[in-house]
Amino acid sequence: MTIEEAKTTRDEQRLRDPERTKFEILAVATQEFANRGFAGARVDEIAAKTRTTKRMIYYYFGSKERLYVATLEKSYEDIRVTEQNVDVENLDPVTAIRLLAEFTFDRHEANPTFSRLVSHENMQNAQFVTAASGFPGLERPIIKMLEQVLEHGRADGVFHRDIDALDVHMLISSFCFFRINNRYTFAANFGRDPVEASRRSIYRQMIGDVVVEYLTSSPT
Amino acid sequence: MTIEEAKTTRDEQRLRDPERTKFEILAVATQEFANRGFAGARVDEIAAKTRTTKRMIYYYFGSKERLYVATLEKSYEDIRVTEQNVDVENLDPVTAIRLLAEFTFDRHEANPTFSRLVSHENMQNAQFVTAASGFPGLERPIIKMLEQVLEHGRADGVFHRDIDALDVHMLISSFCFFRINNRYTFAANFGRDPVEASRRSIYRQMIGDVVVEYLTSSPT
DNA sequence: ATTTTGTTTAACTAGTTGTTTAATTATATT
DNA sequence: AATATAATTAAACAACTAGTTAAACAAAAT
Repeated sequence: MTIEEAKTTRDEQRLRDPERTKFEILAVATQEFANRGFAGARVDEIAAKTRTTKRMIYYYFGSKERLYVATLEKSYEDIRVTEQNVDVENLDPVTAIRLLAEFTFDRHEANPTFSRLVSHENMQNAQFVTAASGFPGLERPIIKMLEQVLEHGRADGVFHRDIDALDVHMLISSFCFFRINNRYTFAANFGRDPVEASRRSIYRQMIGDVVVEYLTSSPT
Repeated sequence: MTIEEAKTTRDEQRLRDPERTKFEILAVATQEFANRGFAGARVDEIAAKTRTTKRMIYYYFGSKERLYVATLEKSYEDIRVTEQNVDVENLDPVTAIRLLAEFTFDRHEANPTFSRLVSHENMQNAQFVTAASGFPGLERPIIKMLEQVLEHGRADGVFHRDIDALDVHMLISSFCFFRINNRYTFAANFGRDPVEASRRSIYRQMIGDVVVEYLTSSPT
């Protein structure tokens, strides 16, 4: 169910639809929190952008803070599910690591909202991500897959760097994240929008090349 | 003059010191805007953390917005000045590019405040960086130096990638920026704080290796 | 028919917050 | 020393905010 579906299906069959109501609140809240942060978002504004009322937010989520945590948890869960659909089992390590880099690249481009939520969390020292549970971390499929590919590549003698999955993930994510999240200042400062469609394939290949060359080269 | 100096020198010699007052307001405002963003920062709070009063902010800066733009301009100017002290003129390209990567790495670690300001600007679509002038972009020394080193490296036949200074800068900055700015969620998610002192040299060398291996390798 | 669950309307209440008015005092100028 | 200018302080304003809840009502479920 998308937000649009949720909005249009209203009133056609059921006057009441708690699942739909909850879903729409969560979807709108995610956008608002991603754009303005926890403190900057307004419960009034979130309610106004749904087909329900402010009272419903409190009926289902209890408080602004609990709504915020719910959007974080939902967003993390969505990422986890997306990652679960990737399969690099039967690929050679070099092809596999490039595919994982490109997957992360695409994921960032397809879901800037998540990156914005994460960015806001960091601006407030990740106080809610740290406090609440329910965030997949080390259990994330991407980490597991990176671990397997790295092990495979080292066993095959094609990867020579002493680096683990978390640091490879940081290398890949940092590039993808920066391109999306810092596009505005980068464009303002340097006159080049890194998210411009015509440059997309350049950067997609670039992060793949960067990771492959780094892992396959030898430490001096 | 540091903030501490500005605070302690008060009242010892001069009861009035417009330069000191302006400086302290700007320094405190930079911290507040970096931590809370333009909308999140409070003029009251900024004033409370200085030795002056709220009225002085309006006396010298006119409005919250003009104060914010002043902090942005000052921060960008500080970066420019820092970059001016780097010299890679007489180094071979590989050594030079590694040194530039490490310089950027160190700069991010030494000045997290600037990265936070930039991050907040991006969360609001860089509306103030875009609107105001006075931000060095393409004129930044780091870009000029990268251009020279890349040209030199290609002339020498050691760099084989078709990539310009802006994209190399993005590759380097993204890693350094992410490590600092996303440390909180990264630590919360994966149990590893990338800014932990003991790992510093690993990452510092890593970004150098990444850039060198990428530039010196050949496109397939 | 009755209970439970979902929804709407509206109010509250305590506080916020950028900005300005006006008075005061230190320093510079003549 | 007298005057003018620049720096500083204290206090108020005024419109608005914003998360939360009370109370009543209506649709589904039992």
